[in-house]
Parts: sequence; C-alpha cells; structure tokens
Amino acid sequence: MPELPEVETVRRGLQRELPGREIRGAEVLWPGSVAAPDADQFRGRLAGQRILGVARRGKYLAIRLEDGEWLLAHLRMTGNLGVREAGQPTDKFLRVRMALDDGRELRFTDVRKFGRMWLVEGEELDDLAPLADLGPEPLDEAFTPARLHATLSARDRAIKPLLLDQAFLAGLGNIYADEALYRARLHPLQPASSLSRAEAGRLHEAIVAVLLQAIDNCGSSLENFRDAFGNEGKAHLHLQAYQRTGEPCTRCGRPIRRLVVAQRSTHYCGFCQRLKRRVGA
DNA sequence: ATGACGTCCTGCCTGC
DNA sequence: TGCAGGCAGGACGTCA
Repeated sequence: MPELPEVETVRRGLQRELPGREIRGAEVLWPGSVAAPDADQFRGRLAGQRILGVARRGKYLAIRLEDGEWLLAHLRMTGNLGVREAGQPTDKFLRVRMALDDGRELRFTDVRKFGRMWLVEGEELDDLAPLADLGPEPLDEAFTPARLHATLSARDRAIKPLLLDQAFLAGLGNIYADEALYRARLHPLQPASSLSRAEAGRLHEAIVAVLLQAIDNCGSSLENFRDAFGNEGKAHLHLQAYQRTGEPCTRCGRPIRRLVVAQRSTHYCGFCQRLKRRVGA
C-alpha cells in the first residue's frame, strides 16, 4: 500500500512529466473518488489549468495548478496516479482521467475505491484543509531525534499505533512502521513515553533509514503499487519484518512473529524487540 | 487522550 | 469446480 516512499516515487515520476502541461479536461468515472468539490465543479475547474509542479506532504500528492489551486490525491490502499498515452487501453478500475495537452492522460485508478482526490485553494501546502492536521515530515530537517523524544515522552500510548497516527508523524503506514521498529529493536507495544533518549534516537535513525532505502528502491510493490509509469518498485524485496511471519529474523535467526496491534497486522522479532519495563522518570 | 469498532471496497485466499 | 466467508487495510466517525 502506498506509504511515504511509494507516494514519493509517484511524485518524482509525475514531476518529470507534468510541469508545463495543460489539463484539457477531466472525466470522473467514479464520483466517490472525488472528495471535494462535487464532480461537476471538479471537471469545470480543472479544465484549462496548467500544471506548475508536483509536491508531497505525508502520503498526499499535491499538484500545483497555475491559478492557485491544488489537485490533491491520497492513494490509500490501491490508488494509482500515472501518465499514459490517451489511446492506451484503460482497465476497469479507472476512476478519474484528465486529458493533457500533449496527447497523454493523467489517470487515477483504484481497485478498492478508498483513494480520494481534492481540488482546493491555498498558497502553501500547510494551508490546505486535508493536510492541516498532519504531523512533521520524517525526512524534514525539523524532524530531529530530540523532537521525536520530546513528543514521544508526552504520549501515553503504544509506539506502533502512534507511528501510524498521521497527526503524530506524516507518511508511515503499516509496512514502514514495522520495519522502523524492527530496525530500532523496539517492541510495537512499548509505551511511547517509556522510550529513553537513546531509544528515541534509534527510532529516529530507523525511520529515516527505512524510508530513504525504500525511496531508493522505488517503493514496495506488495499489493499492486506501481509508479507513475506502471513500473513496480523493489523495496519489498528488502523488507525484514513486514509479512515475514515465521521466517527467520535477519539478526538472530528466530522466527518473526505476528501480533495484532490497533487492528493492524504487526510483525516483529520477539527476541530482538523485547518489551522493556518502563524506566523510571 | 486512548482504544475499540464499524464503514468504505474488492481481490484473493482458504475451506468445504 | 464453485461458492461462501474471511481477510487486508488508511482514514474517519462514533462510542465508551
């Protein structure tokens, strides 16, 4: 499922192709895929707009349009945003298509219909309503070990659901939360406020490393993820915890365990990621 | 503040 | 072979 590395992979692809292109028109095949405005306004306001660039905030793609609007997309589970020749055959999961002025199309496909697009006005990314409550960007300079430790200390919650909370940190999903905890050797149920400075530092390093490595590998194609051109990523070939239940831990050889935490499948090594007793304040 | 659960969806896998 | 049922899961709403 598209998390930060997958969305960043799509962003990079779109950023190579879209700036300078004009959207000639849009067709909404599944109205539910457009969160706001309604499908008619969505079509009308997109037509004739030139694309300036493609940004990302958390798991959101943000396409900057010439007249001050943004086209936002969240891929959720199975969404895909890509560029195709207009004549290329479409599949039955095509939800929104936008004709470009060079004979190509920007296509939003989505098997499970969880993905959403928005057309919103605003100067800065952080002004946009759907993005207002997002936590820090993990690859931003403002996300530091000290800041992570400080925010962890204030939360009385298990670390794994907190990592999945987009208001706490933007961009992690189930795959990379498990991978980061595995790399940091932290138990998914460890209370956030119990992490020492050193453990928070390890977690910070792990989050950044796991995300950068996945971006380098163009994302994980576990479900049906494809980049902006329909290509698979390779990051899933390097996963060490996620969906490796029963397979040996790459550190100690013991089998990876599976646990349900906050209604999410959670994969970890019971030996390398032991639950620690809370250290005194 | 936190967690549990339902909702949205459909392909895929399992079991009979 | 075919079908029923369960599962997966990001975000959000509701409820305790």
